[in-house]
Parts: sequence; C-alpha cells; structure tokens
Amino acid sequence: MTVTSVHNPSHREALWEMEDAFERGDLISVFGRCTVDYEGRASSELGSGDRLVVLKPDGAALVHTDEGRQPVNWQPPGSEHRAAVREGRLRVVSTRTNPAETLTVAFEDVHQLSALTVTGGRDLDLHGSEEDLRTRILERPDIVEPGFEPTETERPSIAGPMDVFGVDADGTPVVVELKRRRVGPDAVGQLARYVRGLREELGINDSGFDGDSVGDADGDDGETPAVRGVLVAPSVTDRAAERLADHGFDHVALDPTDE
Amino acid sequence: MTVTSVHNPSHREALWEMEDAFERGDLISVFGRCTVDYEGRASSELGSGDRLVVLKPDGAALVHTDEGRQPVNWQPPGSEHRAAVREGRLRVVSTRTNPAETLTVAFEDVHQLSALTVTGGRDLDLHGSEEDLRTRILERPDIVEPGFEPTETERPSIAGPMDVFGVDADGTPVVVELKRRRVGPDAVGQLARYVRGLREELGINDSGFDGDSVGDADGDDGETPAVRGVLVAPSVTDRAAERLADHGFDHVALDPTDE
DNA sequence: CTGTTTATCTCGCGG
DNA sequence: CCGCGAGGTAAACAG
Repeated sequence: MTVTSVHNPSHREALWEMEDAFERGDLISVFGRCTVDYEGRASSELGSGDRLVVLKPDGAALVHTDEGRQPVNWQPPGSEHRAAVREGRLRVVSTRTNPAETLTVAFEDVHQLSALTVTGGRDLDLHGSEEDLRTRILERPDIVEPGFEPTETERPSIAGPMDVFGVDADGTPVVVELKRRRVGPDAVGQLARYVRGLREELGINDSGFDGDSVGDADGDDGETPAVRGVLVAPSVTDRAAERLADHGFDHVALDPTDE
Repeated sequence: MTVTSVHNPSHREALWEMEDAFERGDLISVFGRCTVDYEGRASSELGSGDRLVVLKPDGAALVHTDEGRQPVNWQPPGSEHRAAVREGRLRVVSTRTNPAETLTVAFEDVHQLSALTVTGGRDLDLHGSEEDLRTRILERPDIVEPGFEPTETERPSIAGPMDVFGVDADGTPVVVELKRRRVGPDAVGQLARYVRGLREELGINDSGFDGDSVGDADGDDGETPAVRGVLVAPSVTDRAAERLADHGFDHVALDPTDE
C-alpha cells in the first residue's frame, strides 16, 4: 500500500492519519479550508481559504493556493512538524531554529488527507548549465573559434576567476566569459575587468601598447590590445553589443541547450 | 463537492478525470510513479520514481519528491497543460513560449489523482518586508535618528532610486538605504553610489567641500561631506562595517520583524 | 558555523 | 517586450 487517503475526515481522524504518516516517514498532502500564520524572518497572516498543504518527511512544508509557482507560505527542510487538535480543529505547526521560524496551519475543514509512501528515483541529470557549456568548449574548442586552444579554466585574476582562458591561432591570450542566457551590459563589464586585470598582470598598457609581450596582433597599429576578450552567450542586448564593440571584444552566439 | 479523487485508476480513467478537472479549472494533484523530462532554458531527465505532481489552473506545474522546498521540476504560471494516453500510459505535457519550455511527465503508475476545487482566500498580508520597513520609517522617522525628516521615497538618482531620502535635524540631506537582513559590503557600495550621485547632483565635491549648499555639518573641518548616508539593517558584516567607517556612513540596527 | 555565488530562480514594476 | 531589483529567496559551495 503506497497511498492512504481519507475524505472529509473528522479532525480527530485526520490527526490519527497524520501521526501515522509522520511515523512512517510519508509525504503528506492535505487539502482543506484553513488559515495560515507565519512568524520568523518576517511575519504573515493568511485568511481562511482552500489550500493544498504538503508536509515532507525531510521537514519541508508547503502551502499552495491555486495560483503561482511559489508556495504562499512554507517552511524549509529541517523543520519539525507537529499536529494536534485544539478547540476541535486540526492544527499543524512546523518550527525550525536558526533562524527561529514557525508556520501554523489551522484547518477549519479537511477535505482530503493523503499519506504517500515514496520509493526511490531521486537522480536528476541536468544539461545546459554553465558547467556543461565549459566542458563542451574544452572538448571542442573550435566552437569558440578555429584555432582556439584553452589552457586553463577558473583561472584566478584580480577580478575573480575567468571562466576559460587560452590562446588563439596567433598565440594571443584570450579571456572567454560564458553565459548560459541572453546577457546585458553587466556581463561585458565583467569580461572587461578580467581582460584589464590580465593586461595589468602581463604588463600590457590598456591602449594596446605591447611591452615585450606574448605576441602582438598582426599588422594592426597600437589600437589592438594584446589580450582578447570573447563573450560566449546565446545572445546579447543592444546595449551590451555596443559595449562589446567599445572594448573590441567578440561575441560567439552559442546556446547552451544546443548540442 | 470540492474533491474528486480516484485511487489506482487505469491510465484511461486518470485521463478522463484529469480532462474533467482541466475543464472545471480545478487544482490537480497526482501521485504516481513517473519519469520527468524538461527541455527549455536548460534540460533535464528524471528517472522512474514516486512523485507528487501538482497542476494549477493558472498554468503552473510542480513536480515534488519527498525532499526539498523546491520542486525537482516545474513549469511557471501561464503554461498550458495537456494530457493524453500514449502507449497505454498517462502522459502530461506542459508547455510555454518565450522562452519555449516543455515539461513532460510520463506515468508508469498512477497511485492517486485528485481534483481540488479551490474557493477564495487569496489575501496575504506580510510584515517585515522592505516595503513594510519603509512604511514604518515614514510613520515614525525617529527610529532612524531623532530629528530625521523623510521627504521622498524611491527618489530617482543617477545610481537608481534611493529607498528613503530626507534631511536630518541640521537640515543636512540624508540618503537612507534599507535592508531587511544582515548585509555585506555590497550594500555599502550601493549606498555610496547614491550618496556620490546626490553630491554630484547638488554640486558638492566628494571630499566634502561645500559649494554654497544646504547646511554644512557643524564644527567639523572639510572632512565631513554635506550629504550623509545611513544604512538601516538588522546587522552588518565586519567588512561592511569597515567600509561604512571609510565613507563616514552611519548604521542603524533595526530588525524589520521587531515591533 | 558564517559568507559567497548561482538559479530552468520567481515575482513585480517601470520604460 | 526587455531590464532591473527584491525575496521569509533556496541551495550549493568554500573557508
């Protein structure tokens, strides 16, 4: 038996079922008319209404209405659930410490209470993350540009760790910044800080002056800096495109979810 | 009747109940063994396991395991839910556009399916938020400091809107930044940008030089700037305290949940 | 234990 | 529609 369910139980019956479910470590789902109070980092009150309350064996509690992805009230995992009948009504209290928080659900009417025994299958694998994108670039650097050779990831700099660092076909240092979604000017600023930091580190003047360094860009005059910046992202905002142009950085359009 | 529920239904029966529930605009709760696939901003696959799936009439979809406050997979409100039986199995697909995202739940076994008719009670009042904190300061400005008079909220500046703007007992302009929890150096940086922006606006030199302005701080030499910065937060990190001191800003310890 | 960073963040507001 | 900031953010991770 993986589901125990009672419909329109008395508050006492609901309490018995709930205590049994706590004992078994079940996932509990309660649908009923209730008020909800929360006291802790903030405080809130929720008047009477029909809601779905989920109590998890790891201590998480969720109160959902018929709208929104977010629970209207909740308690994080690690909280402790207790149930009782006070003044003839089922009352569920979930508490945690650090910070001290209390969620109280007082039922006027329990429409349905279900205890769900959960078995296995908790393994998720997620693709399309920034981590995934970096792995793919290390495996096939040509998707950044032909001849690109990554040398380090998470290379430390005064502006923080750069996502990917390497050299291009001409041997010029390249800083690559990865973003998994459309970016605004802030990402360009981040890339600019890395490039600026690296130029300082290598003793290269911002204007592109090359003080005996690792290989100047070909033919160009002093305008071309000896460290390049490349932003890898599915797309950029107009403002970001302007700032990329200002800095002389390149944008590689690459969607992390594409193969 | 506010709850319709079937236990261990056939996949066809489950489909009928679900389609009826869609029609009625019910909140749907399904507990069963299923696999979950998500494609969109990222992509994920979830192997077979017992999970609680919630489908809301506003288009939100949630897939919960027995752990965590967060759903293991979800779809935001505004998505469209469809159900069908393919290869003898109940399959629920939730899609949305912009960004294009698809959540697919394929049930191997439906343990329980419930349709919940929700009525009323969506009014939450929350205290202890930043909004609430601002209201309290406007009602009783003395909790910032005696003699403080707020003049504007969300006052625009080149650095963005400041939380509260006003003048102190001496008539010196004061920028107040509100934070509802313990803050790090970033909040001080934010406040500093506001203060710097306002000084520029008023034609005051950063070093505190007063170019015919609204009332200099008493007695001090040129060190004291003619625009003050006050950070209201329950507490600050050590690093943040140093930066506050560097700028000559004040910290008012105020917990948004108090009072 | 605190502090930092990320997220399929969500959510609301303004241009 | 995009961009920005707040959240009882949650959650992973480093120190």
